[in-house]
Amino acid sequence: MIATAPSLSSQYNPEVTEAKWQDLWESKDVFKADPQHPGKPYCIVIPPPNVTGSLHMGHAFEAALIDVLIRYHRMIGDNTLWLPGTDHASIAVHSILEKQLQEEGKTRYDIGRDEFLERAQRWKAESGGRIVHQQRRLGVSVDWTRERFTMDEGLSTAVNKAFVQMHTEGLIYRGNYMVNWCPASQSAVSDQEVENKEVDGHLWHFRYPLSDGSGFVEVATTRPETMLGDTAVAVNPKDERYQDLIGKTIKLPITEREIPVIADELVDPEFGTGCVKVTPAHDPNDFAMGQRHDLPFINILNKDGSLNENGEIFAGLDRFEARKRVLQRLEADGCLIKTEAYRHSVPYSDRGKVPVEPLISTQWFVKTEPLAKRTLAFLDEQQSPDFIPERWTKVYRDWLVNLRDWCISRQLWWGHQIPAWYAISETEGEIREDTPFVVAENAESAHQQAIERFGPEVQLHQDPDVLDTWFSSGLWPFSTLGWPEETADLSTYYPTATLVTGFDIIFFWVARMTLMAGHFTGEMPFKDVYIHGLVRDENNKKMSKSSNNGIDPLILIDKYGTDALRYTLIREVAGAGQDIRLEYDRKTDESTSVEASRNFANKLWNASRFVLMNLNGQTPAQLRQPAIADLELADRWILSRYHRLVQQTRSQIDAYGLGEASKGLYEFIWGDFCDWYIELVKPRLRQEGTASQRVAQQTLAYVLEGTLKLFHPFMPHITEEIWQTLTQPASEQYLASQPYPEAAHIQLVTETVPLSSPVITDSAAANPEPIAPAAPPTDEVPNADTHPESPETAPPEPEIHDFGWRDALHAFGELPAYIGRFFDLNQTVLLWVSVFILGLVGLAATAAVLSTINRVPLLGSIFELIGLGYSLNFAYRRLLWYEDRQAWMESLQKQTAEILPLLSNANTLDTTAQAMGGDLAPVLPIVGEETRGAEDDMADDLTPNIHTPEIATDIGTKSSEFTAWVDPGIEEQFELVIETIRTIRNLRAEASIKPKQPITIILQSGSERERQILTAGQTYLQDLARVESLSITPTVDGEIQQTIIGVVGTVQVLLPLSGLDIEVLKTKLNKDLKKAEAEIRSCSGRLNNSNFVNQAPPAVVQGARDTLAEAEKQAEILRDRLERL
RNA sequence: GGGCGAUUAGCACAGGGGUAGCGCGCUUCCUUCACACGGAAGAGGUCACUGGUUCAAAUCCAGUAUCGCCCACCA
Repeated sequence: MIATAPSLSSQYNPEVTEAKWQDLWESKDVFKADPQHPGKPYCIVIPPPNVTGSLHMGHAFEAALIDVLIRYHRMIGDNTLWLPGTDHASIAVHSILEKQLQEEGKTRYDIGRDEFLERAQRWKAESGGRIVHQQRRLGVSVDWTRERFTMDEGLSTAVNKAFVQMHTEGLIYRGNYMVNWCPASQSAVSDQEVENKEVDGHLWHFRYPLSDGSGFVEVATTRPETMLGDTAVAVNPKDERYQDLIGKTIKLPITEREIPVIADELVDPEFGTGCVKVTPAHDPNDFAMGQRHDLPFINILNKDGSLNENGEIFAGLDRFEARKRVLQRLEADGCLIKTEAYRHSVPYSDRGKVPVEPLISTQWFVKTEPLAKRTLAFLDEQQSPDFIPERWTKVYRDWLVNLRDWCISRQLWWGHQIPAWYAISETEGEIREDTPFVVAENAESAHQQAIERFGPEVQLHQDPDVLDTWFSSGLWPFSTLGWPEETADLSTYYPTATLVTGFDIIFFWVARMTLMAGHFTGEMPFKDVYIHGLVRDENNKKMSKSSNNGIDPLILIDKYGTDALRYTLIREVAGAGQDIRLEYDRKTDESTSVEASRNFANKLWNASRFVLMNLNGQTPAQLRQPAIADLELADRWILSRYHRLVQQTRSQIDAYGLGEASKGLYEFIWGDFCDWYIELVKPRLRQEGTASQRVAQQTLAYVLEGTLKLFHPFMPHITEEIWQTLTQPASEQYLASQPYPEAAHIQLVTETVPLSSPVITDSAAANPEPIAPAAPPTDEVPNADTHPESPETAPPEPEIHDFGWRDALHAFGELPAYIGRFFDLNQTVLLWVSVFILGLVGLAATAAVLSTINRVPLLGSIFELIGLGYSLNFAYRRLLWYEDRQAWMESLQKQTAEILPLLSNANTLDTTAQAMGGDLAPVLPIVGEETRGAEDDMADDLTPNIHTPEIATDIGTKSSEFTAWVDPGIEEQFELVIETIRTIRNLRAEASIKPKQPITIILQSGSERERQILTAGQTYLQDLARVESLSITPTVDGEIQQTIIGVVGTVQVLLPLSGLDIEVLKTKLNKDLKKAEAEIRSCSGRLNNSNFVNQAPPAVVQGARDTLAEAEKQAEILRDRLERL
């Protein structure tokens, strides 16, 4: 029954562990989606990486973010799919291949289209393989069986289908317009592929002579070579200076061509001379003017950027060489007036890295306006998609509003060849602008159409150009799920849940998808768009291929492990999607921040090792959950912290606060669990066979298992490894598919309560007065292991307990303590009971009054009216609206929370100690089944109702169930214990007492409550601060000369010592005093301000009063001590 | 030209009305039976600046400065 003692090695080895689970998860289809799977569909399609080489840190970052979301949603029971894949990246891969060819001294035309595409396929296979390998090493929980590539058969079908449909609908057209021409790749590129760069250039001023010889006009330009294509000079029609020029002609230098002076609004009279040269074929503005004024369009450029025959004597020269020569010539001709230094922006091709040329050519375009209109309607009317952070909505919207038609044809070979076939037999065997064409989903269908239109002899030639990569990417969210077929995947997982991507491709990709999806599927392709920042390098530069500062994630994975790298990236992304910086030493390939995460992983590993070593080989299921009644103060504290963490983690992930969630887990695991709870239970774990040991084991196991689940999405491999070892699942089970801890399920089972399960520790037993000695250990171990089923799925029935006379006596003796604990634990219930009882009393009294009143004529009716009015008003103000109800309940709960712990504490420790003759253990037993036998009618009525859903419903929110376990009172009490331990340790350090040396401590507090808390936590103080002799006392009698003191709350911590240096003591006291006095100044300053007292919320004012009182008390203690020295 | 973000400890960053935090680094102590990839105790900040709102501002508002990023057809 008890599993063999599992063990873990003393240092976590990520390499072996990660590979093991990656293989198992995949081979066991843990991440394989099934449309039939129950649960809400939750699908993320991967932003497909380009097959341009390998993944960089930005991809790792994005993958980590998505994987957290996906794993979380899988664990909360959603029907989850993460669909992987890659993008063919038409122009990027094309450029790479051309570069390779260039190195071989060839061009693509030398090898031909087929061989070029073969090379491309080889490249894709290689790069795609590398990427998939990297993704596997990252441990992404994708469904590999659904992997897609933008050029695979299904997606190509989708592309053709989309193209044909849009063409039929008039949303795709072919035409001769000005496009951005990239001379490097010799292709058109879209507006998005153009990057404007500020460059230091020149502004050259020329004079153009008027044809009639009556003078000159002065024009200025940054691109003199374009003057060869000038077909007009323009002025503003309202410009007084040039009215007489309009309509005249000019003799263009060099070409001697006669061109008109035209008037156009576009000209800014303020800029330069107010005269502009117009080159309609090489400037977007001039193009517009050319159309308006019906000017000739003279193209002076070849596709490679050299000048064509229209460049006259400069024909054949490169555009930049031509610029120099034109300038020389103009200067020689006396036309150059001046040269100014001028900073201006020049459009560069994103891929080609050379200035683009505005050029007129025949291309395919998507008419964006109707698409954008529809998409905008989704945004404005349905707030869809929902951007996180919200500020990106505006960026996205503005772009949609100012959208221009999208040029989708590229003069490249790698990509989806445009499904248009030209009837070249109609135009002498060549493709011309006027060649008729058919658009079809495949060659066969094209041929049929063509025969119908042009007869059986028609000769067809498919458009050699390919489509913009983003055309196919725009279909990605639905084409990958099977569109245009109506597949089960499509109907289940579409629209997808969340798109996770960087802000840099909102225009490129996000908007294209919403445009396409709106049109083809009638809905937005994702509900949320989670925009993350970019990964920057150690010099705060964006990591990119071109800057050559990318870091291969595998280097850091090899060094620190995937979990560490992922965790580093995630925890950096707190808040609103800022860029993240990754510390990295390029010389040593080390990263201090990833190292910190590695250390954290190791910490979790070792904490788990510790827990495993102390469970006597039992699994959490075998141990079962601890019974409430058996919990000690530390157990209740960690359980409260844990349940708080559950709630917090879930709500943070739900709100995309992944960084916050990861930090919260870090603090809990390292701080609460390792630094405190484990240290606190160590002594108990050594008490073989005791109830206290068992409860510690149960709590450790319960909290560790829950924490592993909570943490799994962030560090999947290490948590899976530990979880498997911890739970020893018999059948094939994976943490990756376990249910995520839930606030609603976190009730502990109320079971039989053995009436005494006190703890004894060596130090406690050895304690001198005035500490109450611990009771002898119980001879009974509770919760015998009789329920093998998982407590989470099947809460065990309460055990039948043999209720003997000894128990009865004992129970009677402890009754006051039980009542106290009862109050403490059942605040909510109690509150309602109180309200109810008060209500009854009130009713009875009211009834009496009313019956009296009713005897007086009329008075009864008036009071009835008043009462009705007040009730209605109350109901309206407090109960009608959810928010109000919530607020009212919260305030009630808060007040109760403030009052009840005080009540309960007054009833627990000291009182009980008196009642029992000082025989009190630091255990906090609470009411259980047996209490009924102890003549407690109230408990009889109420115990079965503890934390039942009815009560939760009454309160109106699930969290009431949850708040029953998250116990602010316990946490606050424990805080005092922790602070006292810190203070004692601090005193040790101040006095240079060796850590091993036991000491005597006197804790003095005038507050009974503080003394109670400290008494309850006395063993903790002794264990964790190495206190051999501890006294807790209301007053310090007599004079203790040689004492070093500290203050926490209003507790005076005294450490008697001999041979102390008075000066050292004084320094310390003065330091503490200064702090206290500063606090006093701050608080009293505020409290003396009547505005503060009157206007600040009562809680804040009270807080200030409390702080002031505490600080004054501290100062008093400190001054007193100083005086005595 | 328009817009967005940032400015907090030596470094890198959280926090967003109630008097400031994590990590790395630093100082001192500790190899105690989970972990030295560790433990304990510390030091260190006029929250860029100037005004305003408020009982109260690192936090909200306005402006300034510096840095960064988008968008835009001014030759």
